[in-house]
Amino acid sequence: MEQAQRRRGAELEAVLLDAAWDELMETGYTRLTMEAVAARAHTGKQVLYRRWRNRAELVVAAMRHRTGSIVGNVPDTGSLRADVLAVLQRMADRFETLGPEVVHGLLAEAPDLDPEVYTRMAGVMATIVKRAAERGEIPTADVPDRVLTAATNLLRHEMLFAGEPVAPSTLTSLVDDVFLPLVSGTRERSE
Amino acid sequence: MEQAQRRRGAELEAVLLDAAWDELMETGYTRLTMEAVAARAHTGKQVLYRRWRNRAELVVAAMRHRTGSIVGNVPDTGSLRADVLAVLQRMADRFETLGPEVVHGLLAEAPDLDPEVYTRMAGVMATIVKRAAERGEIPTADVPDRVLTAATNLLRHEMLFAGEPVAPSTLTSLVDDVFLPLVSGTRERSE
DNA sequence: ATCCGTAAGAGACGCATCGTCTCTAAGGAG
DNA sequence: CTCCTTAGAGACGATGCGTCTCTTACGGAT
Repeated sequence: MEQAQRRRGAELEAVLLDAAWDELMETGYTRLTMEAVAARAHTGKQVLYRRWRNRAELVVAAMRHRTGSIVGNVPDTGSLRADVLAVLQRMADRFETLGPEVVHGLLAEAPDLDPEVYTRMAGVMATIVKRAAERGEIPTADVPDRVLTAATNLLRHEMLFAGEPVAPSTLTSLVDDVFLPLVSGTRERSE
Repeated sequence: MEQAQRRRGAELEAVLLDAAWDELMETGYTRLTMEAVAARAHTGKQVLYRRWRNRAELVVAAMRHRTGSIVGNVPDTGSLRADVLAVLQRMADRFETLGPEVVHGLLAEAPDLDPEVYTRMAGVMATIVKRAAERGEIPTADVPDRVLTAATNLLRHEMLFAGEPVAPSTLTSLVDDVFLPLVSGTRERSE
């Protein structure tokens, strides 16, 4: 017998998500088709459509299944600079495995899904800055959101537009030329 | 007679690009089809494919035809803050007429076309900063590229990710919380 | 242990659109 | 006036979507 037995529940779901992920890595996002994923998982399209309404949802689910929550633990190295660099490095690594094509595709077809991550990133940065202020590294933790998210947003922008993988110097430049000056400068917030 | 005479050359091209633009405004990017554009221009698809290889090229051409060069004249109001705000405002306006769906779609299907604009923006900002330094508004015009492009890149990021039209307060926040502190802070560039 | 309902596995279906190909005839170049 | 390019129109095969249908495995309820 070819097919020993039918898969069900969580077991089946894992197979489907793995198939989607493999297909994503091999063919990219735009050329990923539901039929190819179904075929790779040795099942029918209906099994996919029963769980996810479209390609975008399936792919997002596959990404989550593969790499887990994106904003897991907040780095805490004891140095503000190192903490921020660690966050940026993590973003860059993640982007590296996906590639620009996948991100562009997802942004176009599932624009409502990414903002979530993008918002939560502010929380991570807030924690890092708060710790740095408590250590006395910077004058205050009272930093505008705009500044908190500046480095991560600029990195995201860079990854979306630059055709090439992110250079290590980009990360240090973001921290040293933009982020640190902004949070460490003695700034009175004008009312 | 329905069709008085055949269009040719530049005349025909203009009709095609106008049709593409109208279609873009009405149905958006992803739902824009070559057949619809051809039909609207009262011609066949081959006429389109003879000039542009695909949807992305056609749409980009239509945008250029409609709105001309993107980085035209550099604002020169006499105030650094007002100059930068003017640049950001112009970006926001342009984005407003297109809408996020079009930009996302283009980014996904024609990722090589936008970097051009994105690079030239640095030149505009460099000019503005240079003038401000000559007026004595800021200590030096020797500002890293990273800083020069920070405001425009952050705005672009915002437009891509925020689901909503850009609030006026976003522009002022970018200038007052990020850009001006970066260029006006007395910074020694550490070697 | 048996029954039954849910859902897996498989594929056909209609639809939309792509990009190519074909055909006729218009109209500018010579 | 003739010829050659190409506009205008539509047919075509291929692809993939999302839905529907059908059979049958399996696991929970009795």
